[in-house]
Amino acid sequence: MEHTIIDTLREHNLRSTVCREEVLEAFMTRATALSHGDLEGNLKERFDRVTIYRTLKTFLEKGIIHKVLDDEGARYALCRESCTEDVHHHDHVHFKCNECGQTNCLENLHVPSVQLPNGYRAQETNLLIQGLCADCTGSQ
Amino acid sequence: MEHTIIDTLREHNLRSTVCREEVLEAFMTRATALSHGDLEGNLKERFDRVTIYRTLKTFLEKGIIHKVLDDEGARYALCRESCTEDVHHHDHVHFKCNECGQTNCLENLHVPSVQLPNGYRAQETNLLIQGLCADCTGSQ
DNA sequence: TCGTTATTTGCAACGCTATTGCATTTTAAT
DNA sequence: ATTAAAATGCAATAGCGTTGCAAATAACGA
Repeated sequence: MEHTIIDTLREHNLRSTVCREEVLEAFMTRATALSHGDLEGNLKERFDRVTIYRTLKTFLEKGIIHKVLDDEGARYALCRESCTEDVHHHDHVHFKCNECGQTNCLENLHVPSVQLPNGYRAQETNLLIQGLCADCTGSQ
Repeated sequence: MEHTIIDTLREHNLRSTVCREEVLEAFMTRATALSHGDLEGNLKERFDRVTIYRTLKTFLEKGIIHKVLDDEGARYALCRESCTEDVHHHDHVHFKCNECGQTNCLENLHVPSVQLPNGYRAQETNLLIQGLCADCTGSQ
C-alpha cells in the first residue's frame, strides 16, 4: 500500500514528499470526496494550508484527482479511470447525503446523455444528486 | 413591467424597496444566471454589498430565485415554475458556456432520472453541462 | 555518501466572498 | 403625521484561495 502511493507519484512525474504521500493516502483509504478542510484536519502530520492547496492543485493538473461539484465549496476525489494531464473523463454521478454530509462518486452510474438545443456543444457534464445515502436511510 | 415587479414582491410578502425592485428587475430582464458580483456592478443605483447579499438570501428563501450550481462561485436565476418557501422544484438543466462565461437555465430540458443504488433516496438533482453555447459556436 | 540544482515547503501578506451586530433609515399601516 | 417593524449601510470579522519569497528538501550524478 505504501508502495502504490509512491508509485502513483512516480508515474505522474511527481517528487515524493511527505505531504503528497499523506494526501494521496487519505484519498485512497477514504471512499468519499474530500475538501481542503477535511484534509487539513485529518492528516497524521500537520502541513501548512498553502501546501495542501498546492498539493491538490498539482494532483488535479496531473489527473490524479478530479473536482467534485458541490453546493458548498470544492471537494475532490480520486480518478479511478485513467485520466491524464490532458484528458479527464468523468461521466459518473456524484451523490451528496444531506444527513451525514458525505459526498461520493457513484462510479457505476454514468450521467445519461442529454439532447442539447441546436448550436450547443457539450464539453463537460456534472451531475450532483442530493438526498439520503444508504447508511442514512437505514434501509440496506 | 414595473408593475409585475412590485406585484411579485407583494405576493411573497416582501416590502417594496429600491434594492429589491432593481435586483428583481435585473433577473427579469436578463436571461442568464447572475452572481452577486454581476448584480453589484450593474444596478442603476449603487447598493451596499451586504444589502445585495441579503436580498439574494431573501429571494432564495421566498422561492423567487434558485441557486445555480457552478464550478466557480454561486449564481442565481429566476424560478419560472411556482416555487414556494417550502417547495422548490427545478429539474431543468443548467448550461455554462466556456467561451462567454454565461450560465443559463435550459428550462425545457429536464434532468433525466437516474436509477440510484439500493437504499439511496434522491431529494434534489443538479445537472450542469459546460461547453459552448449557440452564440459562441456560431452555428444556429 | 556527498554536493548540486531544481522543486517543494512554510510563512506572511493579500484579495475575494460571505456573514454578523448595530445604529440609522425607510416602509407600511393606522 | 405617527409609529412599529423591517430593511439598509457601515464596520468588523471569518473563511477560502492565491502569490512572493526565503528556507528546506528531493533527486540525481560524481
